Amino acid sequence: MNVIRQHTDYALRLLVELGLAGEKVSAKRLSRSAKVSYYYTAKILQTLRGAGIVTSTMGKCGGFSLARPPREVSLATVVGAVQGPVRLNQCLMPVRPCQLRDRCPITGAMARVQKQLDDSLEAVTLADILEAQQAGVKRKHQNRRGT
Amino acid sequence: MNVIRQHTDYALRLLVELGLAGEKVSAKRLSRSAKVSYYYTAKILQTLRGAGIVTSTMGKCGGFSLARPPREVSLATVVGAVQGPVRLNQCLMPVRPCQLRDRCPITGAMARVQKQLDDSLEAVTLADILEAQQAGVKRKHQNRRGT
DNA sequence: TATATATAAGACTAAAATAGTCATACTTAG
DNA sequence: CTAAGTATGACTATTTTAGTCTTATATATA
Repeated sequence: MNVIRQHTDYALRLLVELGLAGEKVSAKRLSRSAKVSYYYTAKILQTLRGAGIVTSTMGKCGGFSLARPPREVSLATVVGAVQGPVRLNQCLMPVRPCQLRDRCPITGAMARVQKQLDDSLEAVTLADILEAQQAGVKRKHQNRRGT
Repeated sequence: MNVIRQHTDYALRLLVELGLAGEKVSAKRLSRSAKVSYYYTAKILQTLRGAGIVTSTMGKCGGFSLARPPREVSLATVVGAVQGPVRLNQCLMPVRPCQLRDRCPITGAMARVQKQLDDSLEAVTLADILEAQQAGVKRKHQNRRGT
């Protein structure tokens, strides 16, 4: 089983493309460059807009762009927005916490792992991914020149 | 969505009960003390046995017990045995890794988070949970004496 | 040996989550 | 006014999850 769902993965791809473009891009163009179906792209972009991660302009020549600098968009933000917060187990869900929580010896250990996971997801930002992308492209070019 | 599924949570409860008992216990008794349906308990115990986490003896007076000391049973072990390894996203699945992996800028970040999650799950053992349980019981008794 | 009490193995079902499509309405540049 | 875009939500198929139940096998003991 995957912690990160398919559409969250798509969301990340779309955000990477948006970040690389650095300007307003239409859903259609995004769907092509990110290799995600147009309809699904449109849907995911709506979610991202609702979460304030991207902004949109309607009408002809409309499109989407990043609402904030890539450094301020963490993995935790995107995952939380698209598929909801990742909880280790039911007891740690904000709503309806386990009744036995106080007496349960497992909760403590879980909460610690949860904290570490949260921190890990918070630590990675879209900027990191974009930098990795650019480094990758650069390396590729160097390799080309090398051969 | 929860990373840890219901039956994995049950498995942990069952293992805690087994650890507390410190001796062979029947599935029926375990199902009662862990508050898990008998049938489901039996099924989960089979999985745990298959993974070598518990041992069983058949027939009348049969039952289950821990196959190893609690210190050697990590959260990662239990989770992996019951619900399969936790992967952050599809690309990181051992089988059928993403075709674009080499060129994908997201994979690197994911792999790092995955590593941290693995480490977190590996770090917690059944012994930790049992100790927490005993500490909890002790504190409760102290409170009782206090009042 | 008969029987009661266990585990072993897997078929089966219902409900929920996931992934994705599509139809329709609204907005705006030209 | 129309072409090119976003906005919204209904709808469906598939997969996963959770859980039950049936049947078979093993063994202690009366």
